[in-house]
Amino acid sequence: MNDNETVSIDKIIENLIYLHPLLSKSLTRSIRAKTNINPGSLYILGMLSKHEILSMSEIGCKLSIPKPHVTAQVDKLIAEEMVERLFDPTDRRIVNIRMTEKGKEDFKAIKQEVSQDMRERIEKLDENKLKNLFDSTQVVRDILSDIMTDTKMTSCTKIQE
Amino acid sequence: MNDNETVSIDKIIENLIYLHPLLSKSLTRSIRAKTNINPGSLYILGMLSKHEILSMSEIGCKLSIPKPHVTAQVDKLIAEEMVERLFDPTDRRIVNIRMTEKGKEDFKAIKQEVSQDMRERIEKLDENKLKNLFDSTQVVRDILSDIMTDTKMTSCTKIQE
DNA sequence: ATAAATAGTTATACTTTTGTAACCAAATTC
DNA sequence: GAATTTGGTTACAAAAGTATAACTATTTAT
Repeated sequence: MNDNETVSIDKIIENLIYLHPLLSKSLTRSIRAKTNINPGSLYILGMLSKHEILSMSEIGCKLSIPKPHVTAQVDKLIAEEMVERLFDPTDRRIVNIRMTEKGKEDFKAIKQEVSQDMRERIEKLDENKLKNLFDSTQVVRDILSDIMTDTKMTSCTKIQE
Repeated sequence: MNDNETVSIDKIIENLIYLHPLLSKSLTRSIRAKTNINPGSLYILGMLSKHEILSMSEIGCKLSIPKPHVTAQVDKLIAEEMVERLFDPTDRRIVNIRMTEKGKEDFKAIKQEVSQDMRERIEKLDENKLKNLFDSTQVVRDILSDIMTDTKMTSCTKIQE
């Protein structure tokens, strides 16, 4: 690792630390204001919309949510009929979670609601910046998603320990 | 606004919603584990390291933190001697906040600590991805930072209302 | 000069999130 | 088949963040 790389990584970290509250506030704020589900539940839905089916542990791992909290969050989502439990026939301890059709619809509507303010701001960007932002969020998302989960190694148990 | 744009914006929003918990967890988790300051305070430091001097209101606006919470957070940072109050001679109601030298040093060390895990993961990326991630975080950061603050319009008061 | 607006603080109640320990049921290991 | 591990739940305590109202001090508007 040479100096050049070190500097880059530092800058990346700095960007991410700076970026986080920008997202955090604009998203969680309107989630609270406009929906009856809490931010944590929405993030679980986000994960499920990308991965289809996840076990309780996997959810906790991917989002680094403590296990008891996963149970609580998922219970709420089940109460809203947005997700459902699927018992795994090969291992009856495992509880798999999947979005229901209602969940998918609701999630779509919630995303729309929650992002209204941000959407209006993004809409004002010129085509160039828009394209740029799209590509960049894609890259950040994919790379971070890739490196921040441990599914390959110890199937997430390391994070939970 | 044509369909093409709409789709892009939707995708951008989706990426950001997906991205947020990834950052959130990996950052706030180690903040809690490794430092004695809370995440909110760290984000204030992040803002101050970029903008040098901010009034209480500006901090609240840029991070969408309710005013009373800004007071509380800044109080903690002052107790740690990481920031200082500067009274504005032109308007004695305004309290400007600036990082102290100690604050800058501490912040640097904290960033290092907090990002240790993420840093290790990022280091494993090949040069191409690293460059890509760097550029992309820069773009997302700049564009979002630009559109998510209202400094130009109503000097932030709109968000606070 | 008085009234209204603004910047910030104090107090308080509440929600969300985190952390820990104890526990059950099922699977695995020996 | 007894002991251990694993996936998940329950219960509880504590930290962090949010929301609101009431208040002081200062500035601006009329």
